[in-house]
Amino acid sequence: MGDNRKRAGKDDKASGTAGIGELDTILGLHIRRVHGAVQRHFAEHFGELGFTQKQISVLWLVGSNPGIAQTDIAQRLDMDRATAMTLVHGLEKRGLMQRTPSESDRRRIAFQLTGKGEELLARAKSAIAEHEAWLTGHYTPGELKTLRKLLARIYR
Amino acid sequence: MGDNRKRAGKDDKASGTAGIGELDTILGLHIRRVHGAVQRHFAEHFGELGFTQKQISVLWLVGSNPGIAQTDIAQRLDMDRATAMTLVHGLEKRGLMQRTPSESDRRRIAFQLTGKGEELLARAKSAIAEHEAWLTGHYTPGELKTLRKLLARIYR
DNA sequence: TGATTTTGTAGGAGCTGCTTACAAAACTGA
DNA sequence: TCAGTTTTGTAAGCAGCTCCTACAAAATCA
Repeated sequence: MGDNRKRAGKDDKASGTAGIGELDTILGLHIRRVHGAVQRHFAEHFGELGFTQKQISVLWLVGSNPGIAQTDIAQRLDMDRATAMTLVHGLEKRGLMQRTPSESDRRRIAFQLTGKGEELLARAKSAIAEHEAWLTGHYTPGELKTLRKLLARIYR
Repeated sequence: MGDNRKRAGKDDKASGTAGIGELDTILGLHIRRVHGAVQRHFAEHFGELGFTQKQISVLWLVGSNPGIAQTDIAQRLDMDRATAMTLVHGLEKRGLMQRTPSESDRRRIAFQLTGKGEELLARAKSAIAEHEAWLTGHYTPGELKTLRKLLARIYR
């Protein structure tokens, strides 16, 4: 016993237990698989940029909101403060973000993009646009609207 | 300059640039946020189990497919071989999975759950069921069907 | 039989995320 | 005004997930 099953070969991938069986009903798993697929697509196609989607999100957010503080970054991207710090520090080291202490509230530090940061953000935005085109290309405009609406319901 | 913006306070969180501005149109970001929210919910509510959703997925898959090999696990859960190995090793160390070499193909190793593994899987399944109830509770049956269909389109 | 493929192993690396503890500045209210 | 609370940034550490590379053993194919 222990081997009374078919050997898993090429044929098993498509037939066999038909993928993952009952696990396939789990919505949480679907979400994780989609997340993984999107992540992978970005890494494969735009990995040479040297930035992750998360890093670009931070860059983008700071670019759109100069003077923003770390706490806000964390909040708006649904991250822990400490996690946001890690991202920000990395971007600072690479010379893409600057900091100037806030005058009105000396506890806060206001972040802006550097020239280099702006430049990179422009390139990153076009990469994201391509990536988004691939992603949204799976859907009609109506489906896209529905999908956005349904997804947002989880975390809003 | 650098401080000609409103100080980010309580009021900024709801108003200001209305969250994340243009970034909000990015579907990829929605997916990441949903993924994060789901992850967080599971960790907060079922963290005491001591297992991640991913680990449970592996356990579940092996429980439903005794004799499965590492390569198949990786394929069916959309992971790298090395990643699957890490998970499997962890579960073996905890005494939840066993291995017996396959007789028909001596390269392969057939995995099964141990008694302890079966027991834990049962508990894990009920945790997943609760978690799923929370997740799917955001939707009507019709929406759920739509959502599953739309999500699957990305990775199938 | 010899070359190729599949499978499992092992080490290393990076990103993300969390917790905890700490220090400095600001805010609150008596 | 001043003591207590809150907010903000910092730092260190730990864990999980993911991927890459290189290697050895066994099976398969030609």
